[in-house]
Amino acid sequence: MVCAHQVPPGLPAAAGRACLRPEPPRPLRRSGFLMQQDIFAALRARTVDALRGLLPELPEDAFSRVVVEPPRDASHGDMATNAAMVVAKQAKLAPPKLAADLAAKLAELPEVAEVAPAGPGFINIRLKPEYLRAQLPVVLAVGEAYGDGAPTGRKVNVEYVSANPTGPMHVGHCRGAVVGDGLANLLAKAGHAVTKEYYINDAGAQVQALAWAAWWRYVVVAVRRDPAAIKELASWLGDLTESEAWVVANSEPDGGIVQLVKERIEEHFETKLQYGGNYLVPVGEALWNEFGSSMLTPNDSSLGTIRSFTVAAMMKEIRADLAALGVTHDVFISEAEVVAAGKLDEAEATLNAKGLLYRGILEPPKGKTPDDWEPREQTLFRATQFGDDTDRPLRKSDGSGTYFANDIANHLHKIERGFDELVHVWGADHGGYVKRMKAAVAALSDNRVSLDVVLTQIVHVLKDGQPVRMSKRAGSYITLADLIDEVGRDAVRFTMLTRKADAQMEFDLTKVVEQSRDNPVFYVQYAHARIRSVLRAAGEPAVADLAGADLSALTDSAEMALIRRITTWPRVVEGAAAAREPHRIAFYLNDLASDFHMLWNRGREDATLRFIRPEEPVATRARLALLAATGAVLRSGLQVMGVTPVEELRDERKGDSAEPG
RNA sequence: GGACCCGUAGCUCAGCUGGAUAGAGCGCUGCCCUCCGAAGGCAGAGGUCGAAGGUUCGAAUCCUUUCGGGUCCGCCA
Repeated sequence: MVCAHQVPPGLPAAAGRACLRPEPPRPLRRSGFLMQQDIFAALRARTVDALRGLLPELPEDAFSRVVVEPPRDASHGDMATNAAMVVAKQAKLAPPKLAADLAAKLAELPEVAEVAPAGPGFINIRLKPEYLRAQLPVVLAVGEAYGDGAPTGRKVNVEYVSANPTGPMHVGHCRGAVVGDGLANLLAKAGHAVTKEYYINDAGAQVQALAWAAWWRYVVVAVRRDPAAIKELASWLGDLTESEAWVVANSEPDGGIVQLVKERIEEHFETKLQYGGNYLVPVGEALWNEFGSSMLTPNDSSLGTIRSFTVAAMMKEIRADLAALGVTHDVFISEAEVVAAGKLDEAEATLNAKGLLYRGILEPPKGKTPDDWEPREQTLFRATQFGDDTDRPLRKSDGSGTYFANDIANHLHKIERGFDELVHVWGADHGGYVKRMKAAVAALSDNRVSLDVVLTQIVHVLKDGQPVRMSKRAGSYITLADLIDEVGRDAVRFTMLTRKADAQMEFDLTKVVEQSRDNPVFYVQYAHARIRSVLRAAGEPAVADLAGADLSALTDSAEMALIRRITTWPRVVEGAAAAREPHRIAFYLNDLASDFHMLWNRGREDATLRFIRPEEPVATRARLALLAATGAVLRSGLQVMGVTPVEELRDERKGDSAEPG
């Protein structure tokens, strides 16, 4: 599931190993250094060890705030730590004094070249270049598995998309799909056992309305295919006015009776027939082919059949759309089945046993009172005990379950399946729903299971800087399939992850296919293509061979900068996963690509820095090792994002030169 | 009335859960192709981090207040 991309042809087969769930990173020794994936974590451990030696009387938790990170300003060195500052108070020492002592200790470490206390108690660390270079074989050894966290043993359920099965997916769903899939991949890479889940809302009134709409499409087909259908429909219509009777009596196929049926359905719902889109036309056909004229007089049972038939048809389309996006869920959960399995009753009994349910009347919402407000007694859940603003209804006044109640059932089901963490990706319009759901999960699991909700903001689709209207009524409705057709799957996925989820974003159909620096999709792909180009030109050296290369020729500042960037990948993964922010991966890849392009251009200015120099085989081999490692990290990140790394860029700008401007 | 999210360069956005002189792209100015992909790169200019208080060694980041923008607020999901 995390292996959405293919191993590019031409890469050694060994690179494909990343698609297996990697083994926990095992320290190995090479070049005299202990090899670990995250050198920042390694140095942090060293730092805390040193602190313990200096301050044996301090409790272990005194060190919890110690951070070893890349300094903002590269001139300060390779790493910086706040260690002296964060423990100084508890140690009753002045930070600069402690920093000086700690610095002396750190200077003895084999990895470290130079240590300098600075400012209010920072310690800047300069690593030995050979230690940094020694990370390249680590990367080459594990390939795209570089950055994988050690297995955490945590079972995490990520639920996303969950579009109502009432029509094809549109761009609004797309962001949630991409963010959810990227987040799930990210959490898996960080070491969690992830289940990707889709919750099918197939139990509500909207689905019922969908069934009626599908039935109407079926009627249209029936009248055309079977002359006797009109008579049977007339009996379903019941009491007819004189003019209606005339319409029925004189109805031709496609004639007025179809409209009469529509009006009657709309009366039934006191609204317009929903889901008027053409996508239900094939469903009407299929219903006719499947059931013939037997559905002409709908009742609860036959309508139930139509409903599940229609939902199945919609889900088939949705799954096809998701597949086109490269999104695959492990589990599809049906709301109706969860309820049918008794989870709603079970959840209610559980909450009741905890004394968290009562009969009561809610206050009307202030400021904006609905016209038809009346106080009504309902079954309420004490959400306020878990941080919500008000208690929440579980049952409607007619006794049936609210959506919230069904969702509680769904979450109980998840908890029973043994998940430790639940993660949802919702549209921001569901933001008001987060607190009550957290409250419910806390109540049902006695605070054992956490619920995190990532909200995604609206996407404004633009073309050439002009907004594209997405009104169903106007018919210019952009489906997900249209979007993928227009700009391609990789562009959709990457672009959707170049913004924090909870920030509105503009998606310009023109820009995301533009091949230039300001299109990060292209920029990162370009870096990968260039790397592959060099490796092809160098005759595809084996990764295992490069891993054994003498790297001492890598001395240029641009080469070292690229190595440093590579070494931060594990902590980027860890941080992004902890924050539930997959967009950080996109930004990291952009930075990594930038470091690479910079190095590339150094070779243009200074021929001695070119990657392939036949007269210097040792330096060439070292540089190819650096490139192979960079490529592996690029692929590692693209894999999380679900974007295919390309071998080469095709020139798709054909015709551009013919156009003026 | 209340809840949640967002205010950072002219524009679009990052800012690694409290660190040092706040960053990137676009746009603007000036440079770099005898070359493994110039579809790139370098340099310059551009900021009271919406505002005001507070917490502490230290705040764009945390707290309070306030001003703008968005989303939502009992029987829709």
